[in-house]
Amino acid sequence: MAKQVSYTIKDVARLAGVSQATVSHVVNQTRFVSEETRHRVQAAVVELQYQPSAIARGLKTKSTGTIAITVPNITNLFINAAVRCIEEIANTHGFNVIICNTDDVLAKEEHYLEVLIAKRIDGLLIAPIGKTSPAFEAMRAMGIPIVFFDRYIEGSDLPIVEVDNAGGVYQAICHLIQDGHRRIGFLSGPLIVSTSNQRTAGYLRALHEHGIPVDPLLIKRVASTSDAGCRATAELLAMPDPPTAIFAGNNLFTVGALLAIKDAGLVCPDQIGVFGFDDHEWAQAYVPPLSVVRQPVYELATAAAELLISLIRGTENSNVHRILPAEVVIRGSCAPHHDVLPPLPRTIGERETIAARR
Amino acid sequence: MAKQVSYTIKDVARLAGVSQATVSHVVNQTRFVSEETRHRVQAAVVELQYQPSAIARGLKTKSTGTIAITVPNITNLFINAAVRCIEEIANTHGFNVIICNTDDVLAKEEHYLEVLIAKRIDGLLIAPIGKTSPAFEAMRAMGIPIVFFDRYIEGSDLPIVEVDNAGGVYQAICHLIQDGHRRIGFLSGPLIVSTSNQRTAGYLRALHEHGIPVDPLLIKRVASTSDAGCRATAELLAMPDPPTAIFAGNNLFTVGALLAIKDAGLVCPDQIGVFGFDDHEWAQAYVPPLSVVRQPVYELATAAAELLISLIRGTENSNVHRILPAEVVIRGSCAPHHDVLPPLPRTIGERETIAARR
DNA sequence: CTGAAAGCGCTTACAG
DNA sequence: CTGAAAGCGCTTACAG
Repeated sequence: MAKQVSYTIKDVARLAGVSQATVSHVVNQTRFVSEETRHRVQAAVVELQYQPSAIARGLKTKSTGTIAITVPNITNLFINAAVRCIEEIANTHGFNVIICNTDDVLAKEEHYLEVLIAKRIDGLLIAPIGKTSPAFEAMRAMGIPIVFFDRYIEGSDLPIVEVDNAGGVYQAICHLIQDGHRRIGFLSGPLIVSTSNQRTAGYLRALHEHGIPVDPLLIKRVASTSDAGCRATAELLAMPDPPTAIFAGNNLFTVGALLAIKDAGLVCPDQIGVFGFDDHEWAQAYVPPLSVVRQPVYELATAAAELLISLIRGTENSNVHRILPAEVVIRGSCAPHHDVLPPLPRTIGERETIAARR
Repeated sequence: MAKQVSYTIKDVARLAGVSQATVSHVVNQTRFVSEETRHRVQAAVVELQYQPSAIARGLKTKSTGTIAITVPNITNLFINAAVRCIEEIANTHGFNVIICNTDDVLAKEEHYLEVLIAKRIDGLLIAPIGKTSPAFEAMRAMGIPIVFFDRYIEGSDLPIVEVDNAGGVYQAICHLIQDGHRRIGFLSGPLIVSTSNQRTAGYLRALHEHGIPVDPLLIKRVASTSDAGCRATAELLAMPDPPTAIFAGNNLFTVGALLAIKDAGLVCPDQIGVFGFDDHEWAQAYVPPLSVVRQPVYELATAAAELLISLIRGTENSNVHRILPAEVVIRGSCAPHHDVLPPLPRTIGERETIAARR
């Protein structure tokens, strides 16, 4: 099967007996063409099954109609919901999206960035690992619009659309503390990732405000995969003085934790509380239904995609830093701990803080 | 911030005092260049931060280094696991992947195909809805390599990599029947989709072979979303003579069914059995762990991606039709029905059939 | 109302 | 060992 190329604008022009310019203009509806010649051109187009080349067009116009998004892993439920939404928005604005899974490894991220530069994408949505790189700086220098999605690189002066991670986790941990938990395991991703950093900060702040000493052994800092979350949870459960509840820093950790708990023969919430990060249908359908801090995925994705597109269109300037609120959803997976301590009376400072976040 | 273009090969050539051809050859390592001029060129490249344009290159070489995959919805756990795998393989072979969510609507699929033709992708992986279209035929006519992934279009003579859907469902339904279930609800996607068709066939065959009359009211044919699966399950549960078990035809239906069961205040498996399609960690972590027919996602994705790439490279011919086996995984969500009928003795015909599938 | 022609940024025979 | 030049398939001032 020989690679059968399609006809070009020149072929259409010849068949219709007009110039290439005229063909271009009828195809793109970019200047008036008399009805008669227009019809001739259209006939030639269908006869030859003319398929205009976006790549030739792109070389001339310097735009490719494609954007890219780099994400840690499309298998993450939060990420794929977001990508789904971004793809839809991009599509309605005439953009395709190239998807790049970095697995949170810097070399992969940089390699993708190089390729994307060569491909001359119109814009980039990036959930970065957290460090800049020559390719990243090159992209900036070329003036390709970039927006940080969900995560950001410290010190890069670029638009950001993110979530109040610290606030969300803070509220969740406060809830667990109110329920009598004192030893709370915390599953976190690498600190180089801004979200992991922020979530950890929320955890620490809640503990400090309640005067609960932090036990470093309760904080597991591992790669953001369910396997790692499972192993880390197993280690927590095997401690001589194990936690009575576990906060899982993302949905991958949450399944991992649940798996480890099942392996250990424990039942949630009677023997161990679980609080997840990220809401989704499996969390709701779980038995018991999972308490969770919910990110506004669609708002986040929509805001980021629309911002990028308006940047590409030159419609908006780039001094945007949006922080969307996270919401705590209390369900059945984190009932009060058995040997329940008397609930701490809320301090005045804490009450104010919580009120301020609403 | 003015759109600051990058330098071109011409600039580099001038700075290095050589021809464009030489620059091209050192950048691409495509012919010998003396050490001295090579160094001069390399110095010019870094000084100007030269970023070769893949789109100009593509215009000349007629290849873009990008493939596309159209899928119903990247939010589906089976799909995103597959896409993840495909993206990884494509990447190691130097291809980027454009992702297209069709939502199983023909107009979206066709629109994407048109755009992808214009973009001159090097190849297409398609999980088609099930009908051909002018754009699809145009793509074929242009000789762009296409492979059907997971689903196919009836009558299109193109390579296919799919799963033995009918066989998998058949085994699952047989298992439920052995466990005493006689009224088995079946959640299916639209019949235009080849996999829905095959899975329904497996269900029907199992019933027929056991002499169980099929009640059409037990078969729900709805869009492949968790919402639709939830509603359909609610309807099944509200029947005067409701099913004692439900087979969910994909992972979206499975969560949907679980949600409806929870809404109805029923507990699985004591009051209703659930058998899912697609295996994943949430199915394993669920309480009870879900019985499921497992698709070999990675094998499927790998086979499809590698086939497409070898087609692009002209390495392989296109008469491939691979059918990978599906596997039944029995866990806790489909215990024997309460008012248990005596297990049917297996018929000889059935024994043979099952043996033949191994 | 339409056309001739330059040019986008590369690659690649062809030539020496 | 390297260069001059054509050409990939479009768009778009410029001109009439």
